[in-house]
Amino acid sequence: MMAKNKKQKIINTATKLFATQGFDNTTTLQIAKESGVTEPLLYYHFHGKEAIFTEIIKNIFQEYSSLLAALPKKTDTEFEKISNLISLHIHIAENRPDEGRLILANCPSKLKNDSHTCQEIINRQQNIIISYLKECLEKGNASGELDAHPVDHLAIILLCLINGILRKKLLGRKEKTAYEYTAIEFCRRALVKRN
Amino acid sequence: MMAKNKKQKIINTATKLFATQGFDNTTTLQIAKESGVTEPLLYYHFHGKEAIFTEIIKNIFQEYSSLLAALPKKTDTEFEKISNLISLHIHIAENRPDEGRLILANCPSKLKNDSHTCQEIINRQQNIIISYLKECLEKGNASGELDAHPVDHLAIILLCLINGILRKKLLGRKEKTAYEYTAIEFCRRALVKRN
Amino acid sequence: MMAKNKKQKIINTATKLFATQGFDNTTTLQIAKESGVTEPLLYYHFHGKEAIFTEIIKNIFQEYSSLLAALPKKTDTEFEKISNLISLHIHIAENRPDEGRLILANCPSKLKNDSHTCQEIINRQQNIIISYLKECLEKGNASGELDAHPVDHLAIILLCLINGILRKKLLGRKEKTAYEYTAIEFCRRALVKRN
Amino acid sequence: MMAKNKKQKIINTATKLFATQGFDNTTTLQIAKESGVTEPLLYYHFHGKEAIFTEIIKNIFQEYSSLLAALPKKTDTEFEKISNLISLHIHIAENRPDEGRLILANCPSKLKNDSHTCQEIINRQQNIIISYLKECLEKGNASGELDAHPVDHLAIILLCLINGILRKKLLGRKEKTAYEYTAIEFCRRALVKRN
DNA sequence: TATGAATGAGAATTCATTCAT
DNA sequence: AATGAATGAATTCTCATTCAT
Repeated sequence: MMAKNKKQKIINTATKLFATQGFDNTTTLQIAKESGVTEPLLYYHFHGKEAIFTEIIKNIFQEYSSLLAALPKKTDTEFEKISNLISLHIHIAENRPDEGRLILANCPSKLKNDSHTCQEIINRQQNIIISYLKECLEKGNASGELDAHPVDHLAIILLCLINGILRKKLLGRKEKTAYEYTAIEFCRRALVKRN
Repeated sequence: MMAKNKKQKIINTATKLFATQGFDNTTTLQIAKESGVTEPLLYYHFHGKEAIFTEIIKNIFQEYSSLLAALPKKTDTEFEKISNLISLHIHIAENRPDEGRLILANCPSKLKNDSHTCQEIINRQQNIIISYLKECLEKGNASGELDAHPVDHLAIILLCLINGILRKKLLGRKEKTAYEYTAIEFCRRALVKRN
Repeated sequence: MMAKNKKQKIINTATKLFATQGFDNTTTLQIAKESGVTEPLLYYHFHGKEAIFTEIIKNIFQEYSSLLAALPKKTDTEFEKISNLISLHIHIAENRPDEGRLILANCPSKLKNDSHTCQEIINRQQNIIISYLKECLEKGNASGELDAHPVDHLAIILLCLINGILRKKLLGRKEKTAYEYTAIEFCRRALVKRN
Repeated sequence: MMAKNKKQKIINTATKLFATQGFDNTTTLQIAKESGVTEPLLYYHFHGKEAIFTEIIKNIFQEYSSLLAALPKKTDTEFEKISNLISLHIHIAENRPDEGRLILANCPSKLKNDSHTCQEIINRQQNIIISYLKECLEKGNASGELDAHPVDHLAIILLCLINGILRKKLLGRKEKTAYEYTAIEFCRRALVKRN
């Protein structure tokens, strides 16, 4: 039906606007107009402006979780898993820039409110990645593939690197250099055991 | 005099508020009240809310530039320079969190406007760091100390890592683990030539 | 049928809501939800929110008229008729509080509009009571039972007393004292001829 | 200054509008326009629409309290005090109709919220009158002037009568008959001891 | 009879900014 | 240098009502 259409249109429009202008700088009227609906319809489909934001965040992280879950469980080396994680994020930054920008642009200030869904979701997500990385590092260390110590520090550092690249790709203007390969080699040299 | 006092008070208050709540979420009334002055005085000292923001940004980068300029020009190794840069940023995150948060919280959305002072300043700054890093890497490569290729990609990657750490330290809740040393070692392993 | 059921449910719900929250403070959505129907059904059964209100008012006064008409025509004394009228109103206040409250809560402001049904109906009703009282007083005076002068003033005063008691019973919080008997004795002393 | 002027003008306008249309039916824009100011000024002087209402209620009851306090403490008879109370209320109804109507029109629905200032103030006031009346009746009974039993029931009944008259005078259309004298005589006959 | 979707009109409130002093 | 008073322009949100089915 039309209904589903319009609700989705609102979400898409709001995502783009929140991403480019920020939550506070985007008015409900603007969302409505650019969605081709009237303002009250926003309130028919959602509880309010905040609710639209929350719904978007939930969607983003649901999708993100699927992508994480779809990463290959079996790989020749543990480092390949790390490499896959980096590639995935670069892929996301390139293919779903709106979603990434939305998080970057809005979550800092939303985070001040501890109980905000945004906060909660982001924390959960970061923990998932940290766990993922720690497992790789530990297994790699155990098998003699890697020489990564201490594991928990390095997991954080890899997370920071990924986030930093994400941020640069998302906020930077028309990044032309493709440093993905270099980034992975950079990590490989730092982590893989020298013989 | 009182005047200087009050103007500075306004800037300090605004910095804290912009950092914690975001620019859009901070009202001129709030700035005035928490500064112990009235709103019209804001307009006596500054051209408007945006002008206060711009002034703060300028101050931040001026200070930041001084810190960069104060980094030792002569070091035993090139890697030491890189290590110094990382340390400096961690130091900034720990000692001037407000300023860092202000940038993180507001610049993404301010960046949509290309001509914004904020944008301009940030770009200039990032270029300075890129140059700094490239110079280190090139010299290190030339002297045989480092094995870093390609230089321009790696400069970006190091910048991303620094930014990622900064972001984590600024937005994370009471970070207890001190992974500074590990971060530097991580980079050293990745960059320094193996014999 | 279901239909009658639902229409009646709407009226009951609306009565309770208008009584407790006031007409303006009650939304059609609230009426619909608490009636277990959807808003458009309200518009199928009634012309609009005002029409629901008018219907309720009409019902209330129809019922009220029946009660008045059912008062005994033949009594030993004229004062007994007055006493019956007082008792009737106290009975109404105790047994049909919603209806009474609805009038008290909404009619004042509805009265600003002279042509409003509410106004019309209330006026008619008050005139009926005034007539009832005047007849009692006149007959009582004629027969020597009462000593009530001037009749038209006293009719108004008795009406005011009844209204006052009604209002107190309806708006007061859980009235415990039963002053009905005292109220009647009060009037008896004031009206019945002393021998 | 102008300031005091405008704030007072807002209160006066709001009083009239709340009295004639009810709180919910009066918009802030209407108050502003009829006060000759702009809407934001309402919010400069008051916390919001409710705050205007509360302020008005407070003023009304303060004034009302002064009038009550100004009633003669020394009178020839106790009944005279009761008579004075009735006269005072009729006087108020005739000279300050707006204030009275405001209470009648709005308090029923405001009363649903127990904690509302309105509720609190009205209760306090009714208690003052009840006490006043009980004291008169008790003293009169003791001195043999009155024959009023039971005192607490009669106090309530007198209060109801006063309220009923007030309501009639305030809501009725251009009451022409002056039944004040009859009302007092009515009470006198009911209360004063027959010899 | 019944409803999901949709809206025009307007409501309360906020805010950056200015004016008169 | 400083302020109390004031406002134009928005902003989020609500509500009675209607339409298509």
